[in-house]
Amino acid sequence: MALPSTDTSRLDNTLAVIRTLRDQGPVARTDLGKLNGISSATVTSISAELLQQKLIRERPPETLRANGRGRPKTLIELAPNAACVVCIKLSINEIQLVVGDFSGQVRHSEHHAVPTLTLSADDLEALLEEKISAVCAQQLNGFQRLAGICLAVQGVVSSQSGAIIWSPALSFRNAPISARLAERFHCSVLLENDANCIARVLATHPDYADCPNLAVIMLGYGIGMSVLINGVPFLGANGSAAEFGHSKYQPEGALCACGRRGCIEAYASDYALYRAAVDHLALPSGDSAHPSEEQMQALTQLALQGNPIAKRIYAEAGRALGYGIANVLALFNPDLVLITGSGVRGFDAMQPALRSAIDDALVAELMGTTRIESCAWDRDMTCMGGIAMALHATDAETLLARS
Amino acid sequence: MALPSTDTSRLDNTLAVIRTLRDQGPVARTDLGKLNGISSATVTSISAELLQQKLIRERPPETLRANGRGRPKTLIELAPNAACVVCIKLSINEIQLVVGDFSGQVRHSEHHAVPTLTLSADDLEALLEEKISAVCAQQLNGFQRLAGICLAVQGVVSSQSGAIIWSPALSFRNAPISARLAERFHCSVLLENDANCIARVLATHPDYADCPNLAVIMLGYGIGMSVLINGVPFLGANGSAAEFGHSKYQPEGALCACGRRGCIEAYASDYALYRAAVDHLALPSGDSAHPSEEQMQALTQLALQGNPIAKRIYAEAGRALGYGIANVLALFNPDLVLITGSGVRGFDAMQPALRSAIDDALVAELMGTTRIESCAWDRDMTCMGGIAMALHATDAETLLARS
DNA sequence: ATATTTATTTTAGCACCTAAAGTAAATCAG
DNA sequence: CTGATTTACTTTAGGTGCTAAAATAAATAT
Repeated sequence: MALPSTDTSRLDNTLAVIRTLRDQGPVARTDLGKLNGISSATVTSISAELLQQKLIRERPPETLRANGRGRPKTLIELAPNAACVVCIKLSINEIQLVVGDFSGQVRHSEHHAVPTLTLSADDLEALLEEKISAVCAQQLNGFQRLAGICLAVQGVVSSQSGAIIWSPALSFRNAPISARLAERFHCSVLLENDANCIARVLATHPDYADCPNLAVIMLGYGIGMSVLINGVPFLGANGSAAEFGHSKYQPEGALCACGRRGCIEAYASDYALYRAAVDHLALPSGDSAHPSEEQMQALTQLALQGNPIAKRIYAEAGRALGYGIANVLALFNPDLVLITGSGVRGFDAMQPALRSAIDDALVAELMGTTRIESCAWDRDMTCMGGIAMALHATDAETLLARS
Repeated sequence: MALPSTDTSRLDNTLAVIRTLRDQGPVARTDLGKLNGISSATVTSISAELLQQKLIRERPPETLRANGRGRPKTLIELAPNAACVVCIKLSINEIQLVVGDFSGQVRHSEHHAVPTLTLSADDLEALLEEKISAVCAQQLNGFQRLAGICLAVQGVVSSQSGAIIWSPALSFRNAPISARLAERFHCSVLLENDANCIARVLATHPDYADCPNLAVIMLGYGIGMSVLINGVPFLGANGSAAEFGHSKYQPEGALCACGRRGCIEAYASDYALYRAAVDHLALPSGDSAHPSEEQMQALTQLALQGNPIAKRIYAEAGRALGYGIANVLALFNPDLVLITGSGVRGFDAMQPALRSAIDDALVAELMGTTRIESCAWDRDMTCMGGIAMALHATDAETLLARS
């Protein structure tokens, strides 16, 4: 007689079980209960349903045992092939495709050089369709369903509307890409800022587990940021929150790629560092608008070896970054600011000026207990985060699809 | 046999009913159901409980009716005397005490001149105890219980730990005031930043109802801000988030009251405006460290009448404010930035420079659809917000106390 | 072989909620 | 004035979902 659609506790508990299994690997029913604050009777009931839906499976009992007395635990794990997701990272002149399974493991990864800046919105859509189709045809045998796609894009995106508002990798704007891919592949499509994907990965790292309020700054060709508030990415009203790279260091200051002056990015990004150095220092040759990793490493080396011009450039970048971070501390008061991205290669050269700029800018009360650290850069992190986010976003759907 | 403390739906629904009644005044049971997405059967059950606990009462049926056919609605309303809360606003050299009833109405308000900067932490506590006791003795007859106290303080406070970290009104720091008052008055004590109280009031105003992401900037002797994210104040890790006044306009810039240089407050606060003017313009005499309302109005008048020196001072303040707001837009991307506080008196004089500074600082994509508006200042708003927040925080307790 | 220990399942029962049926209290229509 | 209609509220019946406790399962320890 009653269909109380208001009570979401069963769904919540089921999702909690799935996510615990994804984060922790195989876990016994009693432990699932303890970890999620539910009774083992409920876990039995939930796992019976999931087993029947073939979303989980029981581990065969371990032959060699060393667990003391009592009935041994029966470990439960996610069925990896129950579903899969694809993450596409869209960067300047390159796209990366990664396939992840239901348990969160990466099953395939590929890179393609693509002249992204010359593409129209239709070109991009056609390209993505082609690449996703190809990867599906090759990789999806055995998988029961493509649950979702995550597009990780540098720049301003609207997750809500599924449109790329503005990206340095693209010459067009306001492209509603999600809906069209969703229609083509009959699955949900998540559009995410690349920094949010990386923050997601870092936030689950044990070193940073005690930092629910985390700001991750990505240094590279441009400068991006993701702010996690209680562990979830802060998006703002239109998805353009946390645009640290275009917050201000100096009114009327250096020219930024965005067209305005004085942005942090105009001092501390790769193109800004290279621009300040190119006329004064001997660096490997290449496209001066998009400095290569080799050129940037050479510049960093000069600074670390004591070249006064290079040192001055990195000190100014560190100072700009420091003042920018001071604003982040005053406005967001996070537990931790993590600096990463390919540009961390120059972090040591910037650090002294960065720290003294923060001290100049803020009184101790506003610094609070916030730590400021750097963290090694791994170019695969973006897609790992995208896979995790796509799975998280589609778990409820996957559950429904099997019921 | 079972005591499932996990299911909070009854409590949630009961609180939703109480809050709807507080926000909307008398409402009928059917409408409570529709407004909160629950069935009228559930509302009947909840209201029967609340009636028995004497937290609500039925309105006597209206004699003159004009509602068309059908059984007339029986309106339910909160019992105003079921509980009361006290809000104390602590500003420089003044405290205000306000008593609010369970329905959210203000029942009493008083101001006291107090040399706050000369007080020790113990003095402050003794003073608050005395004033609250006095107001309780006078005003609390008829009320069934003092449900809570809200302390609205300018500066950095930690709601979590109940300590005033740092306030321009006080000369001491890190004072754990909440716990001691809670013990003395046997009720919960909420410590809030004054800007958060004001933002709470503005957010419920119908003009701003469609702005779940709202930044409220308070101009006055100092400069504060509150950022609401999905309607709730953003506090950060230690409660020192949204310190807009000490975000940076210009490295090595003007000296701020905090001791550092280049803060927005050092350009656009009352003391900064007065400081820039005092040697060049004839203004009413008074304490130059704490300019009076009269002095500030005279200065604003000069700027609006076209005095070139005053105009230049307000233009520079507007420019600093504009660059600061540009950072707020880039980092928070709110739906609306509202500028208020006693300092809005000078908003018209600052506005042209403010708007052109924002245009200089940000590309259109980052401005997004954010509106920037000012809003009239009412010195009683802080305590209205404090009353609302204290009631909200104590509803669950009040419910328990009567069960 | 039996006791003990721990894991999982089954059972019994409670606290919710909702839809539908029942009751109450008006207005409208002749 | 009386019955039909309309709307508000209450009661009833039944379902979901959880938990504690009891029962069962499967080991180790003695």
